[in-house]
Amino acid sequence: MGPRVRTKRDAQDAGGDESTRISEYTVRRLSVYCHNLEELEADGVDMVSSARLADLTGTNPAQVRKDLSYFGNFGKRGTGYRVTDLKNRIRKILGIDRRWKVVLAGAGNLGSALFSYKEFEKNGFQIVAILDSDEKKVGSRWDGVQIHSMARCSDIVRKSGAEVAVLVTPAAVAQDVADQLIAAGIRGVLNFAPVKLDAPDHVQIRNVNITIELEGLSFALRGREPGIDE
Amino acid sequence: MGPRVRTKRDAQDAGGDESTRISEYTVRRLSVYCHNLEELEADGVDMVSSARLADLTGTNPAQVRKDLSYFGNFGKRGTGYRVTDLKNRIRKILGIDRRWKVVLAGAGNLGSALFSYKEFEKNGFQIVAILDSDEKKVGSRWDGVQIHSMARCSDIVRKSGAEVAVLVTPAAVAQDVADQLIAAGIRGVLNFAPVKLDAPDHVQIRNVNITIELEGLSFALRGREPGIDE
DNA sequence: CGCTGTGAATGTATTCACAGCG
DNA sequence: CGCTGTGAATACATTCACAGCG
Repeated sequence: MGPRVRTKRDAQDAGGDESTRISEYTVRRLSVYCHNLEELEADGVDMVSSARLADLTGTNPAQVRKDLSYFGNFGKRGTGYRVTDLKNRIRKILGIDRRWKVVLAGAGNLGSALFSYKEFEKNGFQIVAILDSDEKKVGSRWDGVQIHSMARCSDIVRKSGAEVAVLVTPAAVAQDVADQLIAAGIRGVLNFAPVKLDAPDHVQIRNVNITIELEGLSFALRGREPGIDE
Repeated sequence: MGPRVRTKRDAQDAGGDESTRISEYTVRRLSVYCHNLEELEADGVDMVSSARLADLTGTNPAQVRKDLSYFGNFGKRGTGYRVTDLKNRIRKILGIDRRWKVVLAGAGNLGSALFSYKEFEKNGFQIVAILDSDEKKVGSRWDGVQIHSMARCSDIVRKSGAEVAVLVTPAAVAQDVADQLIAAGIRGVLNFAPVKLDAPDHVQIRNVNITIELEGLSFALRGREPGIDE
């Protein structure tokens, strides 16, 4: 029903099924607009122009207007956008006007940190189950949420009703775990393991690769001398 | 000396100073090629074609060749690329043929998880100091690395020789901490706080925003019904 | 031959610039 | 007037297609 994300893969797809395809860049920016609108709302601001929003989010006014125009005419000419209204509309567009149940696959350091990361809960992503293949961890609870054996993956995913997984296993087992999650009905995976996951078309994969980001910094910095202000 | 990353901001810059500008997309892919070359090397493979590398990394052969061609002619026609040689050249291009010293700003859950994240060390990014403004944490050590007061930021950064910071503070203080790090001479920041950081042009900022990634999944999934295989 | 390296062609994202409404 | 919404123009990234070397 809603528009689909356009990915590289879509270009090769045979059947176009949805109306307008929305680029991943637009979707990312919508998240950013939304976050800033929440801040404006908290500050009691009730109207905002594309210029102001662009300024806050680090883009330009035409970009803001174009991004929004894919989904409807939300603004008033001469005045701008109503903050609360726009925020709510974007939340609906992004599908975050409801709660998402999330299963955390991997109860290591990073898993633990993400479990207690407040932003998840705050944005409606609720971790309802934890999986780990280390039997020594199985049975303990984090803040009331039990750690289950990876062997029970299918069971746990179905019973919990989770549709999204956060994958924080070692790289070596990431594909295997992803396969199990997908077989259990998971439709979206946020992957922190530094490997490319293969998945069927109906499953969405997002990667967060910290090493790649650091190497990007390294590239940008390399060859430049450290500051001369010493 | 090395090529620079092209960013949106560069488009507005007055002075073009470097030869060819390399897109951020290319740099990201170089990281991925490099990682896969390391695996091929470990498997004892010594030649690889652009087609094979494309297949492994999820891109296409022309893209691989074009990415590499920005930096020189590394391949042999009719044969492909020598794995070890290409890996070393990419490492040099990315500036990861040496160690980078990193300061970790923020000793909370996420900071702790990143501190013990093996991939950092494995890729030559060494955390040499930890900063936190919570005086209760100051003085303790993680695996031999001491946690210092944020108040001593400038001192610690200079003495440690770190050029890169990983910022994992609460959003509310992120800009303030970034300003201090930059004033202390940090030239690259990997920012995990969900705020847009303002920084001078000579400082590189990379953002990792977990919420944005989850919202991207939400958007892609929203409106589709859960699998009909129940 | 087989594969690289690369201009030219295509596809996509961003920005411009202005008509049109409140 | 001021600002939105948007077609047209531009900038950029990817892919094609082939000349040319080992």
